[in-house]
Amino acid sequence: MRPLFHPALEDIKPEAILYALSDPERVAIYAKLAGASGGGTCSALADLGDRVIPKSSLSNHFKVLRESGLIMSERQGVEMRNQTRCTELDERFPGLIKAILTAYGQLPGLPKTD
Amino acid sequence: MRPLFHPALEDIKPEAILYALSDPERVAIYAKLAGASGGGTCSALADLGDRVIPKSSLSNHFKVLRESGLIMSERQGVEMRNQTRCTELDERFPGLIKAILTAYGQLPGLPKTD
DNA sequence: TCCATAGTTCGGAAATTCGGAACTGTTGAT
DNA sequence: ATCAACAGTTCCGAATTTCCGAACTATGGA
Repeated sequence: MRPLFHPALEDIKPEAILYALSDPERVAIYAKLAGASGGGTCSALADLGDRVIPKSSLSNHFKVLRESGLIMSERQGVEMRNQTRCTELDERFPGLIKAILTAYGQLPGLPKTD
Repeated sequence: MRPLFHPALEDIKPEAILYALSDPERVAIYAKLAGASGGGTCSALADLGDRVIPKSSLSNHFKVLRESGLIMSERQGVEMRNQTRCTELDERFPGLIKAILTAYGQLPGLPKTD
């Protein structure tokens, strides 16, 4: 398994963030992760209620989130701990993540985030 | 030519907005439009400085922006007047557009927007 | 009517996405 | 040490999407 890539804060691109969060499934995953206390594992986040995301798709979603700079993933034993980089990110792009999650939160079917 | 589709305010989806603005070319177009006083025409916005967007690609960019709810297009004689729907949009998704344009604006090479 | 201009639509090559199946790496049991 | 179970990744082919040149459409002016 290749080492996981995480962009440095200054290398994070807005287009990558927006692209990553233009998929409601990824937003749902990210929002759950933002709400979770410990680091969320992949499989714990696979169940969207109306649909269970296939493993390979999930893995890809996490990759997109990770490489865009939205999350930090770290192997811990057999599972993967994921956490948001929202504090850092808010420093780089003030208000961006909050505005996006709020926008999605106004729609039914997604966890409220405000 | 088919009539142009514009979503009603309440039908505008955050994923469509994010997707539309996850392309730096579209952001550049949108930002110029937001800065323009009158309605900007397509061809007036094709020149990105380092690259001129082909007509068909431009047309498609405008379609994406329009159908996501970001802009309003209206035929006026031979040309097309485009204007942002940012006031409306800010009502629906408070702070979203501003945060996005600000995020892009912090990078070199794109017009500052704040 | 005929031409020029602004933009749209068509079509096909290239790139991207999706997800099942196979694989890798880690832990715990025998 | 070997094996099995499990979490997640990688591979790869099918389906979808993107990109853009060429052809087309709509409008206005000569």
